[in-house]
Amino acid sequence: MELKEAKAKYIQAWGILGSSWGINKTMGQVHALLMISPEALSTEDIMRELNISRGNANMNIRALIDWGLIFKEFKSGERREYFRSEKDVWELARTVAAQRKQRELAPIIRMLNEARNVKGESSKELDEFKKVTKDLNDFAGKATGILDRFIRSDKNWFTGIFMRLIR
Amino acid sequence: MELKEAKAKYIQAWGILGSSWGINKTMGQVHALLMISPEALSTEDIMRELNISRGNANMNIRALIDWGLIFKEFKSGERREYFRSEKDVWELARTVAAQRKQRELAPIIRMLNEARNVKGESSKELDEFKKVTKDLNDFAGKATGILDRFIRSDKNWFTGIFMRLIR
DNA sequence: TCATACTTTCAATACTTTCTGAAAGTTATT
DNA sequence: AATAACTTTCAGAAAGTATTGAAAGTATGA
Repeated sequence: MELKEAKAKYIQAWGILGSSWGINKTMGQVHALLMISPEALSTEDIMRELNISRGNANMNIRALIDWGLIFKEFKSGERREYFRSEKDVWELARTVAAQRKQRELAPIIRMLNEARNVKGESSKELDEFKKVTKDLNDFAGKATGILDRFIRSDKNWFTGIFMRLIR
Repeated sequence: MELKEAKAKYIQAWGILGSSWGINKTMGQVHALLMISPEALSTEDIMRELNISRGNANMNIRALIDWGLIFKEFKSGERREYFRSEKDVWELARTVAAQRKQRELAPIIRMLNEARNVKGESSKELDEFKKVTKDLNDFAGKATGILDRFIRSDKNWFTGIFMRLIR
């Protein structure tokens, strides 16, 4: 396979992966493009490579910066802005986990917790509700605990403890 | 809070959570409804409780069965089909993990692996590409390893090893 | 201050997904 | 075989999301 072909494949795959996980296709593609590029790229470069409009490119670049996945870079003597991505996959995973936790998981878990605060005399329905929601909360508590630890951790924790897990 | 209100809140939260993770809102809501119901429910029941059309109810019930998250149940003397959900959160998480791995992760990882099979003489671009895709694959390998272990595991593994992780 | 080189915004449009309701299909019962 | 009780399908409506391209905005420097 040629580099050009391989790149295209990689960018496409990243786009699909993104769209099935709530990040949109273009955003995934822009990110992939920057991941595999040794140089920082400008908006123009991105537009050209991915065949997308200026508005679209701009929007998704902003969003990626917002997520903390890519960074602006200035080249001296140049007016144009360039963008570069974080290349450490470990760092990337931590950033995404932290963001999603903040944006999506936390508010929902709060909501589920509130729902548990239900009053009334015991009945089959109430008991079932309490049981299910309690289980769910315990689980969510454990899961977010792991997630937190993951977010705060360093590379070593992963390769250390997790490697033991998968052996 | 009253049970009715708490239920509504719970169902809504599950719907939102679903829609931000690639499962649609109604599907999440149907699932939530069945989770907290002590009795199996019929299509009619679900339509009424969630205010959705017959077609929509049917579609999402099928999809949930397909995912292995809910089951048909027959009541003797009744013609109508009833549905019940898996209530063990642990089991639920494992089922979802297994499904998503099969449906989404596996094909993409295959695709990314293929992209790594690139030929050509060494250049800055090629080197960068190889480096990034290698890192990514290592990471994906570890992650799917953990996922596999999780899918195959029993409750004990989680409460045992994972509890140690979060302490 | 003006021209230039860019970046950002936004209304219109295209595209995708979800939902509805009616019609068609299926199975059990008389 | 006819009816009744239910389930499934499907075409079109509605809702939601992404994309474009042009216009507006901003900074640079002659």
